[in-house]
Amino acid sequence: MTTSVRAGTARDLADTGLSEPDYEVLSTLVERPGTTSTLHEQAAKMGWSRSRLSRHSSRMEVRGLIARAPDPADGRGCLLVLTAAGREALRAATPTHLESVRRRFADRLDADDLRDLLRIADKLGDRSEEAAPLDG
Amino acid sequence: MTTSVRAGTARDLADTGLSEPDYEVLSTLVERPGTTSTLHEQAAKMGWSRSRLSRHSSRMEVRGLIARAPDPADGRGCLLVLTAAGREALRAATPTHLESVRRRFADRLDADDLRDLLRIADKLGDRSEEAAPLDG
DNA sequence: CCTAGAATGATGACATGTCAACGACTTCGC
DNA sequence: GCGAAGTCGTTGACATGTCATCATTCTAGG
Repeated sequence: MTTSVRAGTARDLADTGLSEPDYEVLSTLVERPGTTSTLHEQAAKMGWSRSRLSRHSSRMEVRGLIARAPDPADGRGCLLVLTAAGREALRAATPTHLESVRRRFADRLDADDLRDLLRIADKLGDRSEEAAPLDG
Repeated sequence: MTTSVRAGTARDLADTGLSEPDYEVLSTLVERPGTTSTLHEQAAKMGWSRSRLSRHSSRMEVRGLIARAPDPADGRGCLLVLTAAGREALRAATPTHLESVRRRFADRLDADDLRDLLRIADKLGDRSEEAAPLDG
């Protein structure tokens, strides 16, 4: 079930030239001051391992979506910086992606469905926030 | 949510020496007459691509869990055969795995939860059968 | 100041999966 | 029969992710 929805949104995203991991990185990074973050902070924010983000950053760096810079505050660290190309790619992909998620997920479920889904996810020990605006 | 449950069952399975793909292959193959199947039939039965099954079969063959044999009925094809080691690995892993799935999934949900989950999965366009004995 | 220990990011070795070829073989229509 | 077309399993080239390990660098305690 997850798989079916994810496959669709991933396909839609791919049409804009980004993978889901790409989108996650870009959309998280763009919210940072200076669209910049140390790798470990970014990883923590995303719930990724440093290793995973390091590897994915390398792939995105090759494609020019982000850049690495030495961290002036910590000689061990590095800063991930959103490039103009990365910002542009995100700008181009965002509406498409939101629309894709809406069409493939949100529009298919009513309030009861969402409530049930959150309840079940909770029972299964899910720890993701899922931005649930229903509690309010 | 899927992720959280899967990670747990995968970890439990790993303790028995099998990955989830391993288990899928073995448990499907053991149900075949002669615990044998052509690769493409097995792939179709599992909903995998031939490429994926071919690759995973190679990994499992190295570990002695299955073997390949030429298909006497089709010179292009090959037969996947469960080995004694594969059968033994499956035998050892099965109770653990069923218990793991029960503990991490089935036991946490009541009949209403399952009904809701199936309803939602259906709305999201899920095509998996999920062996739903609730309709009966 | 100086060292022991912790943290950072990179990387080797793998596991898993996709996609687009490809060679080998079968089958279908004639 | 025979050639075109399809199918079978494999594979190269990648993308993604894990885990353990490593060289650097930082930091805390003496």
